[in-house]
Amino acid sequence: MKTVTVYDIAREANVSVATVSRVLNNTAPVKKETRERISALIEKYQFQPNALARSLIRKETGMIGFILPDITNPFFPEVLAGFDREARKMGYTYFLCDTFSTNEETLNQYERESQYISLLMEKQVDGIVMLGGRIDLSRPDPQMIREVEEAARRVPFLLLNGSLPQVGLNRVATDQKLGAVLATQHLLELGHRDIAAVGGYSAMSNTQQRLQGFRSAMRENGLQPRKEWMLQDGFSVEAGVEFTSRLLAMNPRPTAIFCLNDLVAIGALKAASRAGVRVPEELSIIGYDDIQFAANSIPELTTVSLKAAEIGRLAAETLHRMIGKKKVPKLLSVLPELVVRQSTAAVRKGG
Amino acid sequence: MKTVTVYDIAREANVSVATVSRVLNNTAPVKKETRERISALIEKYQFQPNALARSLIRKETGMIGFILPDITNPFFPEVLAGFDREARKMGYTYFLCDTFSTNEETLNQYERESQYISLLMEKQVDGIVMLGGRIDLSRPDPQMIREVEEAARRVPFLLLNGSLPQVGLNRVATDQKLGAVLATQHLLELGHRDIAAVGGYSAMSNTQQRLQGFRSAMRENGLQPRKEWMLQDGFSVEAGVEFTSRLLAMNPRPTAIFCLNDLVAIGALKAASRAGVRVPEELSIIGYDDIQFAANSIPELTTVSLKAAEIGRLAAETLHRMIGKKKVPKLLSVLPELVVRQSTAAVRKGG
DNA sequence: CTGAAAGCGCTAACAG
DNA sequence: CTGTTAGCGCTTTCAG
Repeated sequence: MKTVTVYDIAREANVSVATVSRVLNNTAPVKKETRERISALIEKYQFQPNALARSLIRKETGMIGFILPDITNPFFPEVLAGFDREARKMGYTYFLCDTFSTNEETLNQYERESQYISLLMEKQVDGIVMLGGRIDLSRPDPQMIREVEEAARRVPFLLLNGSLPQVGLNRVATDQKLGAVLATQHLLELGHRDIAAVGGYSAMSNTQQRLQGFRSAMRENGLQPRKEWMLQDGFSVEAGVEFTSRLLAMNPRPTAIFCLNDLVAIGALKAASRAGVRVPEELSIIGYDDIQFAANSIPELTTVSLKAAEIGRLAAETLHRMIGKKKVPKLLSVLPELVVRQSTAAVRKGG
Repeated sequence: MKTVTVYDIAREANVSVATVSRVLNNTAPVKKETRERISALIEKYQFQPNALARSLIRKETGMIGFILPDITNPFFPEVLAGFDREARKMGYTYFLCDTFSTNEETLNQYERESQYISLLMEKQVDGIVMLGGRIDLSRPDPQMIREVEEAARRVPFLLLNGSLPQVGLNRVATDQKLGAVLATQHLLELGHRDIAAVGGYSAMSNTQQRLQGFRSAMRENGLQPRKEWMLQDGFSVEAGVEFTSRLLAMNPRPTAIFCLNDLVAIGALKAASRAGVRVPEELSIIGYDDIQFAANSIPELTTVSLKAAEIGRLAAETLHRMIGKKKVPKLLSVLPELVVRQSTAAVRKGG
């Protein structure tokens, strides 16, 4: 199956390749008759111009790299979808680069990020957006920073919900601290005083920011968070189960739990159910992220929406502007939003 | 920022571009000293060969197109992850092509599929894997079939959990009918006789196959499915809520519900909870797919695993073989598996 | 309105 | 072990 090229079309149409190129790209006027002859041949052979050759000369590929930590974590498909809907409108196609790493693999997550950044540049993507991994670390390795800096010098590079210290990279992000304040205030308004905060990783900046928000909201209400109710280092359902089980075994125990993400909150729901503790009657649980499933648990999860889809959409829009060398703000901030559902309720008197 | 090329390296190293290419690709022996000189320059300039140029001549890009219907549907990230882990091992990068379409968009899902297929071929992908959309239709438009046939003639093309009538395309798929048989038998073994089957779309072949499995398992036990308990045309949580609410209002009502996917089952759980019907004591619910969340609902969902990740993994493996022009079976069949958790129980006597 | 010709950046014979 | 030389398939001046 010989692949047909502009030359084949040109020859059969008795024109030069330049003319074929012109009708292909509508880049210069072509006599109607000639144009139709060429179009007919294109149709006849189902001719599709080779995008590689085209990109090689045009120096733009219409391809973007999207780096994220784990597509099976329900938060990420949501931002990806937001990004997708917007990016495709503008004619971009994107490489999905999942940096998830199992223990059996030779490369860890950060090494894979490095690998992908480099790979994407070789593929000549028009831009890169990155999410998670090293940009969530509060103190990433200098080498990790340098790599991204380097890359950003060569190609538009956008960080989503994360940042790299000391580096003025473009980013779009939700205000993580504010989200935590919202969650905590909600609990406070329901009369809770004994509030635990579980989940997250102490080495991650998102966790630190959320915890900051929690503490500051507590303090503003004259409350001092209890150390033994602050259980960190886990973002999974299993971790949520574990943290909550521990909490429920304590004396005194909290009347409300602020979970640093929805997965942990789902684990909390599970642990409460196992322990025979009713939610929200005996225990209020609030999550963070507002993943799709938060609306489907029983009871439905009260949570803070990080506006995942909006972050994604903005990312596509912003990256597009960067690619077009238009001016964009260094930081585009998105406001989180409290979503009240069923897992929180007023504290019981004399509980 | 002038981009550095093999020529720049060659000039500064006092060698020809061919030699640079040789050390780049390790494609022929190069004197140690020369090699080191070149490597040093590559390092110095952070030189990265342009993959477009390379692919243009090599006629292979290491790029794959992955077409799926909706990344926010939790089933798909799971097959994608399986695919991802395997594909990256083999050095592939892939374009994610989500064909989800809102009503506001000009193109519908099938048109978007067409667009992507064409786009991917222009980008010169080494292969395409497709999931959902037209290949799930029991009677797709002839034009839709022809397009895929055409594409498959030009590039390795693999269908996942679906097929196109009258066309011998390569596929890897789970046995959908068997999965339904497994689910139904499980319910039957628990003593259920009054079983409803809800969810799915009657125009989709996966639905037809699942329903076939259900009916055949029922009939083998001398049972006749009740028409009024077969509620179709919906694969969402909301649909599950709706179907189940209707079922619970009937008299007589079923003692068990076979949900054609987990999302519908989650809706069923919700509807039961709202109606004050306890699961599994008063009502058994079984799902289908085994998405991640099935293990996290309360009660945890009994379901049939479609082996999503395994499908994805096999897809990568198979497509790779096809790209390498190795022999592959037309159909690679994966066996579904019953996953018993908490949402099913023996039928109550005299219920 | 159209053609000739010069590349884009790289690889791959083919010589040496 | 290394250099020369054609291209890969397309776009884009520059003439006409």
